[in-house]
Amino acid sequence: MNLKTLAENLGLSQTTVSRALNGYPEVSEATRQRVQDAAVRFNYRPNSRAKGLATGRSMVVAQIVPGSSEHEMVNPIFGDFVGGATEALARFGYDMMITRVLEDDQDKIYRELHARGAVDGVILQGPSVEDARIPLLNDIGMPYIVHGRSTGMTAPYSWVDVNNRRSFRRATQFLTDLGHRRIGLINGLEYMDFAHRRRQGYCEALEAVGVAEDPALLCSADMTEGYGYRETRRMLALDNPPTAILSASMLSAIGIRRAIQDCGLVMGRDVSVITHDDDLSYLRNGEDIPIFTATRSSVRAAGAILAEQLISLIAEPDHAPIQHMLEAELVVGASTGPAPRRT
Amino acid sequence: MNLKTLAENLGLSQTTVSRALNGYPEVSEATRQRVQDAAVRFNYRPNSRAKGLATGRSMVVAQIVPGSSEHEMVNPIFGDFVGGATEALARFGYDMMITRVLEDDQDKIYRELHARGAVDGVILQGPSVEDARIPLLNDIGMPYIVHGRSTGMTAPYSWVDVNNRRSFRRATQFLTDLGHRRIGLINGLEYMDFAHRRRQGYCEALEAVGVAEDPALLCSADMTEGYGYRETRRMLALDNPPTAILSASMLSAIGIRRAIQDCGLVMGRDVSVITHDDDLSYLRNGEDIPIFTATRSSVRAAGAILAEQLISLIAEPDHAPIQHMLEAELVVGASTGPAPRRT
DNA sequence: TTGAAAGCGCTACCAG
DNA sequence: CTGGTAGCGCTTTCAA
Repeated sequence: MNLKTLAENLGLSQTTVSRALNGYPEVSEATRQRVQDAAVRFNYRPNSRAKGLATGRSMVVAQIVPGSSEHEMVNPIFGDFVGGATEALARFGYDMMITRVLEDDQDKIYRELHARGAVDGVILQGPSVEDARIPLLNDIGMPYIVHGRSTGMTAPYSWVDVNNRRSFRRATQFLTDLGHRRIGLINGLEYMDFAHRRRQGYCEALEAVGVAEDPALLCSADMTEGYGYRETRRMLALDNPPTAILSASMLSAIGIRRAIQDCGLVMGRDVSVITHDDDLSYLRNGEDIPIFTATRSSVRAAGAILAEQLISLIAEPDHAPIQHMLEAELVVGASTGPAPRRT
Repeated sequence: MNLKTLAENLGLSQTTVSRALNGYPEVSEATRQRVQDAAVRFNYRPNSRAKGLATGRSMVVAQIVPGSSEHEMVNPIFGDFVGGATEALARFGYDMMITRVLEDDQDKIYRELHARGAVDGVILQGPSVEDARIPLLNDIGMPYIVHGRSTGMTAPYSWVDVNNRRSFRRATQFLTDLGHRRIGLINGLEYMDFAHRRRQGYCEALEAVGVAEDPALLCSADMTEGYGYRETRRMLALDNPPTAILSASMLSAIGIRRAIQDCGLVMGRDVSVITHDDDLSYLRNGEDIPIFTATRSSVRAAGAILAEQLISLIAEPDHAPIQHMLEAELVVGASTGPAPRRT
């Protein structure tokens, strides 16, 4: 069923039917009612492509996920983010498209996406420090919003980010307040902006108590379970091992927990661990480990916020750049946490 | 830059330019070369919507993710699956769209997706036992492929699935061979087909050694970390606790590990655990816990397989239903595993 | 308040 | 081998 046959069935012109369906005011209420009823009855849906061709808009937003041959990893919270964004977009009539772009042909793909008119705007994931995609998108002139920021970027750009630096400063400070001085940081890849900022926050907090950073307590890589495991074992085998560990992800935290256990130590007694975590409910009672809440629901919410901001950028082409900071929650268990066992 | 202006620039008709670009044989090589060069020079890309309108195909495949208000969870491997599918689709010129559909308005959304002509086919995620979406899609007549199967479905349908029943039968048998008789199953929601099949496999293996299933050792829910934790603690507090636990997910496995630790027990000595897991590299040496490999790379591969199968269904409308079974690997650590401590 | 008609950018049929 | 032209299904002037 298309507009034409619907109009014929109603004995009206395509114009009138189109207007009635799209809420134009110059249609009589009686006609509109009649048209809407018929549309429902015939299960009519306007063809997206035809509509897009006529209006010049695709009503599609792409989510661009960087990928390289070395770092195939997809963040496990990706699904939650997409879920939140998809729902928000759907409320405004937008569809969501996923594009995975390999590092080498970024330029090509972005320009193509725009030239093809396939999307009205994009969400940029996983920005690196001085991310080249930002000036590229500015150049192309396609609406976009960055999930995260890009240190060193001079050009203005729109972003929504979690305050990673502050989060890690607070988490580290939480540990130094308890007396910890040997604190390990199992960080993500530090060319990624979020990891870069986390490290900054960590270093600031150490500096505040006059502790110099120790390279042996720092590491940076793809945040896998095995990575968390290996680095934790390595650190715990040091002559002067850490009394606390800061983990950058849920996944590496699994490895950290196993490593601690395999060393015959008890987490929360021998080694404090602060990590991003999800389901807090079972940790609230008598648990002495503070956790960052990068919960599924907060990630979903972030997805929705980005989607909404992007839509406003699409609607108003010369909207001022959006800068939206989200604060992560630091949840601390009931007990105060352990004193460091070794100093 | 559109076809018209490109053609004008070349002093050719749109027809010829279109043919040259789309590889039609009736164009002279010289012309084709000239056209292709110009296309590159002007950075010309055909408009997706116009092309779609003209050809009647959208070159878009949707991935439909079920969601309900109760079960907001998105599987953490979702991102990997999407990554694999997206790349495979891109090789064939398809884009990937994500649609999250809430339970109540499934019918509406699927019909709309089809009527709008927004997509050429869909990938169905998370089928339940007797999933109503399958007959619906058959009825609508849209090409689709199910990731998983649907027990009780009489109508023929295309699917790609992991052999969950066999995997869990083998895993359980692995434990019974070691002498375990009290084996807990921390399962996903059993209206989901994969969880249903896993339970079947588990029960079959128990039956083979004459053990009746004990409701106290079975549970079924959304596979969160907290769920794994709570159920493990509950089971370990039984008068006759399990000596081994089978976990259905990476996430719940985290909770299981913590619970075992919190009970003052050692995993792999006091309690054996078999779980789906990701990064095996650090578990291979001296590890006494067998694991299923639902690795990131195998999930990516599955995504690619589904995408390719769907494309062949789209290309050949009356292709026979596809039935493609994937076997999960069972990796066993170097040591043979513990004997049960309590029987 | 309604309708006719001209596109949107492309493909594909039919002539030449 | 090349070109004219009629759509694909919709929106959007411009007239009535």
